[in-house]
Amino acid sequence: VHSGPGAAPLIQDLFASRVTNKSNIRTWSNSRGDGKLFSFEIVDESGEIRISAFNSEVDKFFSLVEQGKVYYISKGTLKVANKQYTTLKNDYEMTLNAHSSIVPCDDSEDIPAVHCDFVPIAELENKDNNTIIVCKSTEDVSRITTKASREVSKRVINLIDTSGKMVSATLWGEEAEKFNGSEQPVVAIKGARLSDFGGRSLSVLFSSTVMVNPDIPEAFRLRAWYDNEGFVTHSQSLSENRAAGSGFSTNWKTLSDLRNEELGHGDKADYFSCVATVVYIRKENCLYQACPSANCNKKVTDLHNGLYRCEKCNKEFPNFKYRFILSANLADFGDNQWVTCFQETAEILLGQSAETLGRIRETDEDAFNEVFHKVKFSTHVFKNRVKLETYNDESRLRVTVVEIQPVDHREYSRRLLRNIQALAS
DNA sequence: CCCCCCCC
Repeated sequence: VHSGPGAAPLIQDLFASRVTNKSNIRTWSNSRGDGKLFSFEIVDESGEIRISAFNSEVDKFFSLVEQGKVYYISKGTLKVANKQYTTLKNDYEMTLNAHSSIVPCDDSEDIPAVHCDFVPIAELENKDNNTIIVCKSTEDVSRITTKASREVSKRVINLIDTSGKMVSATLWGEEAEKFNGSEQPVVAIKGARLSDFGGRSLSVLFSSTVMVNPDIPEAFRLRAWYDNEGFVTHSQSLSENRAAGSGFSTNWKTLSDLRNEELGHGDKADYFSCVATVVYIRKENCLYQACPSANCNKKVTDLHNGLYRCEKCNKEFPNFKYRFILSANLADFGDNQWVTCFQETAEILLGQSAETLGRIRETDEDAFNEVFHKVKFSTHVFKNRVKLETYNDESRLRVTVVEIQPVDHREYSRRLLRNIQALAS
């Protein structure tokens, strides 16, 4: 490159470079006119650059330029690259003009196939954009309709590497239809877009390069790792798992949505998840004495003679077991709601087994109160079952907690930001 | 001079 970013600099030296990513011919029409173009990327030992050809240069060069082949390319016009539209490591882009020439070159092994800067999946969590190498399972192709009423094919592939993490990548269009993941190929993706959808996921762009079983050392190492041990490793996904059969996406609601959307008013119960804070727990009656038989949780009657009677089993026992039925009041920024936690969820919320807390209650009132004090104003993700129940013409919403999880603040913040964006658009 | 890259 002889001149800088000043007045229409030209590429004049003859260096051989390999074409790595060639687009189809596209047409455009806008207020500044219309036309057609195609673009491709080239690499040599020193780096990579994108080249665009318009109108007559499309006619001249489109069929000459082939993906993977090596050429001498000279006298293109340089302009500063708009980083918004490219992931290539180059501050400039080249446009072909009437004086440009492209001459095929006998393939030279010195010319690299592609420039890659592989990032372990585990590190995607904190990256803004990336290039990765990975492998694993695929979903079937499906057809979706875009907001602009355009129908397009998509296929999600799930990718793992030696970092122990998994990430989903979405392929589009023809690439989605043709992709064959049935034999767990090694896949290198250059220039995917890293999105924060469902945690973190990847979208493969037109400008991305997807290489299946590429002929590079990283791919051979990954193949060996997968065949020896990788195929049995459990990888934790950075992406929310939406694969068919493994459940559906989380039905996030706020507590005011619960009323506004009349959840639980249908024939079947509804399930929803919320981020909420415990504002009150009823300590009284949170534990009951239950039948000690393995599969019976029926409340027993204390006969006050050292024996406890279970009406269901029609038996008397010298002992009982403690079980939870815990009423808690949950609040978020918009509303609050009484919920019930049975044994498993109550034990998680209080951090104590029913048995232990029952014994504590018998022996140490302060320690018992402390257990509840600690939980007050703690915030969790609650997954709940909700159903409107009617007794004697009186309806009330019964909400049962079925799962309690810690708040993933990173994921929660991203969801809030997405919601704000959706409200703003 | 394009810059579309989608859907949940």
